[in-house]
Amino acid sequence: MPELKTKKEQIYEAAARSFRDKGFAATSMRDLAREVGLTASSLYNHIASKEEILQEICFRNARRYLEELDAVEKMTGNSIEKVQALLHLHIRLATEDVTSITAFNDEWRHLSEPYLSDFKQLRRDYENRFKTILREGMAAGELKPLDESIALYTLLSSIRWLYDWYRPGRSMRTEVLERDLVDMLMRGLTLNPARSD
Amino acid sequence: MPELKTKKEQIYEAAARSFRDKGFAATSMRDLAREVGLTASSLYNHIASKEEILQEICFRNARRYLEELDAVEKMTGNSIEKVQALLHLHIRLATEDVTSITAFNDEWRHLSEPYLSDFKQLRRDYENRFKTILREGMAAGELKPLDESIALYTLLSSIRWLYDWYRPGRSMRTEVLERDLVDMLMRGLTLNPARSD
DNA sequence: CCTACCGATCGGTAGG
DNA sequence: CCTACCGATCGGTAGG
Repeated sequence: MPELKTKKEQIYEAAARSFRDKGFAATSMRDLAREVGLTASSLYNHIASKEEILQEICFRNARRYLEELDAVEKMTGNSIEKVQALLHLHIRLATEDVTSITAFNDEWRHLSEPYLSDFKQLRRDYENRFKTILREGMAAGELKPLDESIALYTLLSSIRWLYDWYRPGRSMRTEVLERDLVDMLMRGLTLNPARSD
Repeated sequence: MPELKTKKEQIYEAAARSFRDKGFAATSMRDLAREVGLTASSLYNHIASKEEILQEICFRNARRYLEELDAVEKMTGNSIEKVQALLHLHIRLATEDVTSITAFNDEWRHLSEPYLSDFKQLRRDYENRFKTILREGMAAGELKPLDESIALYTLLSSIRWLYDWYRPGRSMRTEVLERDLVDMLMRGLTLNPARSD
């Protein structure tokens, strides 16, 4: 008799929303319990601690981003197409899944050791592999020769406004958003103006 | 017998650093007191409450950004030059002053009413006036016709990585950083590739 | 500027 | 899954 969403999943989702809206530290277990229809103490039949929720959200998403990066690395195509694919990935995850944002943005800071160091390592791996794609593109003359770090962090953070601005069903269509945003970023990166379609 | 920095200023600066590093909610008055060499209760001889510190930081910086925007609006020059000037302003404030970041990014969320609404109104004013500059540039054929909101938020958030990455005196020179970053962003925005120098 | 202390709330547990 | 409760810590105050 499986339910569509387990209570555990409901707790993770409510937590992710609250972490995004108020931050990890300002989210109390009592508020969280109320949102899923339990008392605070009953939460602990589903999860071990407040931080375990954060750990699960952070590492689940880290794995997800790394898997998608695997796929992009194996893609046939030049660096421009690979960078474009990664931008689409980030935009899609940011608009579709609140948990990804919590992991990628600020809340991972509240992990305790050794999880904090582990997460930072995964993040560094991701960044280095993304930078490699940028570097190869610059070497091949496909991308403008910029400082790799500046280019990478600017791309990644330029998408961050989506998480507190974009809400599904609002005025803007996701396809328009994705096209304009990727187009704008790719133009800043490529040697000659290139449309993304 | 005036000191170089009043205790009040020292408290604001330590608080801004802690708000940036750990967030408003995870910053305790006892930690903050230790950093400025006082007991927690002695802080209250200088400030009225924890939130008053946040209010002061947020509104001081809102005023500052709005004043600089005034100056840019009065500038002679086309829209491209005005947008460039605003990007330089944001980069400079992000790299020079930690308090500006706290205000502009997430921590203003922790303001209580009516301060929260007041702050959001100032922010909305700033964004609308920035959008007007973008709109005029697009109408004049100087900027690529994009959705104004996408363009604005992408520009503003693309700079956000500076606050947890950039530290003065690190490998990269501020001038190189500023040149590459503004160049990359302006290329994404202008009809024809334009160098910023 | 400090000591002593407040009520409230926190994450989490015992026991059923 | 709940009631009852814990020790710790929170922002802040009284009084000197």
